[in-house]
Amino acid sequence: MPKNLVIVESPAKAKTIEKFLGNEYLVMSSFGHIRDLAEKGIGIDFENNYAPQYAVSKDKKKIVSALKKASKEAEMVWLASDEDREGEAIAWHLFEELKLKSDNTRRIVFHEITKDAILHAIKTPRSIDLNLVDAQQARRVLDRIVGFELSPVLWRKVRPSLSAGRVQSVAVRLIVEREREINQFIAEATYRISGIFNSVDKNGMPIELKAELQQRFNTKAEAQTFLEKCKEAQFNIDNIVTKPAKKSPAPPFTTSTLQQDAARKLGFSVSQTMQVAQRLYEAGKITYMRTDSVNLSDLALGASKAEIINMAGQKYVHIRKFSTKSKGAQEAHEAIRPSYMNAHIVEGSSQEKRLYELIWKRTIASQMADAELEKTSIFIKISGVQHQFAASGEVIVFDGFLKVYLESTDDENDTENESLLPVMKKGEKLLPLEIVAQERFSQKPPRYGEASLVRKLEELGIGRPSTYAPTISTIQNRLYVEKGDRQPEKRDYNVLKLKGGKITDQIKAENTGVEKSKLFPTDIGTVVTDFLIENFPDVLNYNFTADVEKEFDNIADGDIKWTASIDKFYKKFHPIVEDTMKNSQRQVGERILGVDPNSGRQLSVKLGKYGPLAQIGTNEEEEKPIFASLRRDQSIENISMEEALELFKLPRHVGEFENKSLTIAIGRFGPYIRHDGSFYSLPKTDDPMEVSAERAIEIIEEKREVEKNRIIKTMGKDGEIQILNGRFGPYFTCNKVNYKIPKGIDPISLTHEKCLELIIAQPDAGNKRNFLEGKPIQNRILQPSQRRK
DNA sequence: CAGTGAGCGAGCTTCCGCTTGACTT
Repeated sequence: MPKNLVIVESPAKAKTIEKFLGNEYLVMSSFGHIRDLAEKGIGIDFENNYAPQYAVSKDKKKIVSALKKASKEAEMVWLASDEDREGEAIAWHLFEELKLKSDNTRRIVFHEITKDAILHAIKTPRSIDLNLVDAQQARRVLDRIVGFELSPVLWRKVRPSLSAGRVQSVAVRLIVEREREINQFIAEATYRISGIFNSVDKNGMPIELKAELQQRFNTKAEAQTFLEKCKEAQFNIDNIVTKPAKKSPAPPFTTSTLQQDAARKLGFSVSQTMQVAQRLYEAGKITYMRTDSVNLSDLALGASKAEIINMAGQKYVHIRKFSTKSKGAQEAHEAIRPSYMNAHIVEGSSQEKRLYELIWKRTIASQMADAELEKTSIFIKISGVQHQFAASGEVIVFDGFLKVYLESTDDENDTENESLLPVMKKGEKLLPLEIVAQERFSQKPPRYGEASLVRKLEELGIGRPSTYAPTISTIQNRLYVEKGDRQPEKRDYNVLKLKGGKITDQIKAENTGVEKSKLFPTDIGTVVTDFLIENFPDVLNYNFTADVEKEFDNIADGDIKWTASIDKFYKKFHPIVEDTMKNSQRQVGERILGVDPNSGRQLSVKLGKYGPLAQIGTNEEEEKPIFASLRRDQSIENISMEEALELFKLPRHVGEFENKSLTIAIGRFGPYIRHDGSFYSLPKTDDPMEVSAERAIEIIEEKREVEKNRIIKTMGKDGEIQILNGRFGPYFTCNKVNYKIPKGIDPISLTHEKCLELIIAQPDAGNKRNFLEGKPIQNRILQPSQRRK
């Protein structure tokens, strides 16, 4: 039995370290935290100075008993969890839960997983930093109090099963407020002037120069006046300026920057990125993927340098030490980088290959020389006019890191490629081929996507690398926000063109506002956010986390007691919870749109039990109100009176058929016809507002025809086997499970025995596949009533 | 598969951060 037991957090890390330490050491993993506040109830003893009630988590019982056993047998136990607040707490929880003794327990830390670093750590042990542990306890208790006191307020005032928390509620707030900014945004138009100029080079060959006026005009009249002046003007090159410029590589990846770059370059969702990275990490291909550090180990720097020299030569090397800028970073790990810099590619799924390549390039580039550019600007003066045209171009003198990697940005407008300019000289005369004044509109703020929301949260110091992906999932699972696309809108713009001495005036159309896979707030998200901001502005404040982090730092420094800090917060917070519970109204987000012109009754929209609805009349009136659900693409915040009235035009009675009424309505699965207790979907090509009785009957008869042909054959003693015609061709069913009929077998020829054979041959029939290339399907979103069975 | 929207009130839901699997639907 080895004399030493080393406990780390991650099993992959344990495996690597064991190799370095030899057979005197047994390395085990705690799999993160081993215990937490009790799951039932709040888990804090308020009567007893906020004493936390810890319990070993259900899924950690086994590992804790294994660790207990191993620690009893070991002569020395080394607690090697990460060197940050959470890691220190893990060490302390292990110490407490495993009932370790101070004289044969040591706390060690290392930032990089190399033999030297680990041996050095073992030579320089310390004891558990109880102040840091207390800072973690404060963090944990605060989050529990906020989450478990706010959520029940929402259950009572909005709807059951909702949640609120220090991180998620602020994340939703960002989305809600961005949506409002977009709604309130008014595009401003300016006129941008561009020109194409002709000249000849020294060989007499024609050259063309594109330039833009350095001034934009606010009105069409100004643009017109300018073009008029250009009619008679002379154009000469006033100046040519050439300046060297530099571009530097981005720092190596952290969790957040990896998520952003993978989203932009590979189209990965935040959780997809983390799953693929996890597989690369477990296979030993990359370092740990949950990190806020941009630091690279000396080992990695050396390997990068060797690789760059080998690949491109010494002059491409520029070793850099990056420092972390993000708030609240704890830097327990390295940046995300390849384990072996000489491996340019890896084996694995295509997702793994692509993500690895991204990580490799970014890491290598971060240690490469700056790119050197030469920027040239040509200024063109216009006789009789003050403004100048300018053309700019860029030449790469030395590619440097651009040889392998260019960081992309979220800014989609930055598409104009600057390129090489023709060789020209000062004073040269230019002939304008055409000068165009084009109306341009200011852009709406962009909606957040998953990755850009993570970036914003990181910027605000909210959340940690291990929680970015789960937070993004939570706010979607709670239906506070949803991912969606925005269809482009047509917009007209004005173009004035001066060509051949004449000015033409045209209206052109462009598509604008198209967005893909962005986060939109739902009505619930909006109602919850408004309610929380009104009653708990402190917690919803963007600085709340940053402020409490300062407090935690003070605890870690030993300047204040953690219980005093929590007490200060709780004494202020809890009375507001009680007051809100007692005094505030149920929140339905009601908005009164006006008066229904037909009935003269009030028209309003609000959140109902089953989602947003429009309502004609009020509950106080004697006559009951009429209700209609909002469509999925409509929201309480935005819907107009006209759109709301439109909703009441369905269900539509269109006539009779076989003495039964024909009704057209829109249900969960789209528009349908209802007749005699049966439902018939409307094809997409039919407009539910237009469908006539004749058309409805046609659709009903079509479906009856299909139904008639559905059953090919019935077998079995109770008819339990049926051969049917389905959407994808013939199949058969037995006890509600569907089975395929192999190609080449005529369905009519199938016998009872043959079917039983086929059933045995398809043991997986009826089981839905859950994994698509390693990606779990989205959690099914259940209605609150369905959530428990 | 395919609307519902009143009121009563059982018993349920919920946080953030650390880490990986999972009894196959």
